[in-house]
Amino acid sequence: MTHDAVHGTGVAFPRWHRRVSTASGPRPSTLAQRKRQLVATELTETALQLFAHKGFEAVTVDEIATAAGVSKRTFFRYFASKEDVVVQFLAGMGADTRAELAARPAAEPPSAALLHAVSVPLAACGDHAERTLPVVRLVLRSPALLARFLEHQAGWREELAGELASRLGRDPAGIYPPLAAGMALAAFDTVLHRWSDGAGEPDPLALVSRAFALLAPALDGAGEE
Amino acid sequence: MTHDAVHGTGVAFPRWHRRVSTASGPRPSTLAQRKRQLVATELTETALQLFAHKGFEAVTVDEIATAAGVSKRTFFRYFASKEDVVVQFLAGMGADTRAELAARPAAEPPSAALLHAVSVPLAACGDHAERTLPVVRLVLRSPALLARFLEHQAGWREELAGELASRLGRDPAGIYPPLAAGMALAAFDTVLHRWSDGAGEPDPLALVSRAFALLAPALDGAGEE
DNA sequence: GCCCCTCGTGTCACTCGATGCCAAGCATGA
DNA sequence: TCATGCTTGGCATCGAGTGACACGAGGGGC
Repeated sequence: MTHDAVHGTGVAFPRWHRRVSTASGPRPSTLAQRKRQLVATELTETALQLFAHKGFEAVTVDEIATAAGVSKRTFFRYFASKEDVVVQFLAGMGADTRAELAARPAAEPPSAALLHAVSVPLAACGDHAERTLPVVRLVLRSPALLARFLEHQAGWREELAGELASRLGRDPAGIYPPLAAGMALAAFDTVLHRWSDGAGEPDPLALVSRAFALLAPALDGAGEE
Repeated sequence: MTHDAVHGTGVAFPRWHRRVSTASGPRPSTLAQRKRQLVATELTETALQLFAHKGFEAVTVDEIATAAGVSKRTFFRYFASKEDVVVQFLAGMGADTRAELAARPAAEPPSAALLHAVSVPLAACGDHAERTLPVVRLVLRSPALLARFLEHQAGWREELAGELASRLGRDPAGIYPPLAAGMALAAFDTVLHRWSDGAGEPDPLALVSRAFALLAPALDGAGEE
């Protein structure tokens, strides 16, 4: 090990990236780690600024690295790909959603639990709209970024499905868990789109609440399969 | 005027915007187009064979092109990217789904219409499992292919949402259309996963039917927003 | 104080996906 | 036969991503 790319350094956007702290324990915050974090945030800031200014495709990795004061090779020691600079920004949303779902009371019906779970990252978006909105717009518009983002989401769906299955004592290989997770993520996506496109609707929480009002009968109504 | 501009100039968008639907009989148009089709299928066959044998990442475009008897440059005249060789294989599914949705009787409730729409590509998968199953497995396992596939699906969702909106006379900017489309695609994805993973379940139609039984109350129950 | 070991970084070189440009081949139509 | 248009191949180039290696700084042990 001790190889490249353990891109675990939560790159500090909003606070929403909370380490679950189950396995790795407390963060020692070594000097080396702090330096690492510094470079990572510098790279991220620089990249986002350039992307916002020139578009994602038009910016080269060399450009980002040079502007941030490091070499291209070093860039790839922090991020697995050019897309990762942006997508890692949103990467915490999946973990947060799953953690929140795990934290919801077991008696809660799936629709309510999933609504609360999905609301966590959306609330963060709404609260830090100045910073998140440009990033979300960037991701949803650039094909390459969208592809990577959706790929991440596929992982979230599996995690949410597993969490749901264990929550409800259902067969993880059944249809309901991944389907319910997919519905929740569909709502998430829809809200994200409307929020990013929308000039009018400022509150993603209200949107997602309406979305789950539609989904609820399907999420809660299913007895067995 | 009326020189032989018969038809050839009409198309001419990106060259690779062409249906490769294997289901219906090959509709020959021009000799040139037929030759094109020949090269395209040759490239696709070769690529799929190599991918199945060595994995997607391990095969280079040069390899595919050489094995198919053309140059690398020509490969990119037929496919926009390496992923496209595989994804175009499945590209027709989105169009078929949307077409079927448009063809369903207007009086049909959304759940039934969407079920039938989504069943079209799934039935094709089930019928030609020998050919489609390896491709589907390849796509769902290779990260790069999955990302592209999901990107395509995002486009399908928009189309389905538009179709739904006009079907039901709803506001296309509302929440219901994209959400319903997302639910249908979630069912589609879930079924595709189960079908590709499954050693036991041979019938995707039965699976998707069960999935829509779960979704129906949400798809049909919503009165207004 | 010095040595050594580790780690992060920069440089170089390379693979591979993807694109632009230009010349050659081959068809069709006048 | 010549001109036109389309397809192709070869070449050059860019950019993403990776491996190998050497350099320098910091830390620990003597």
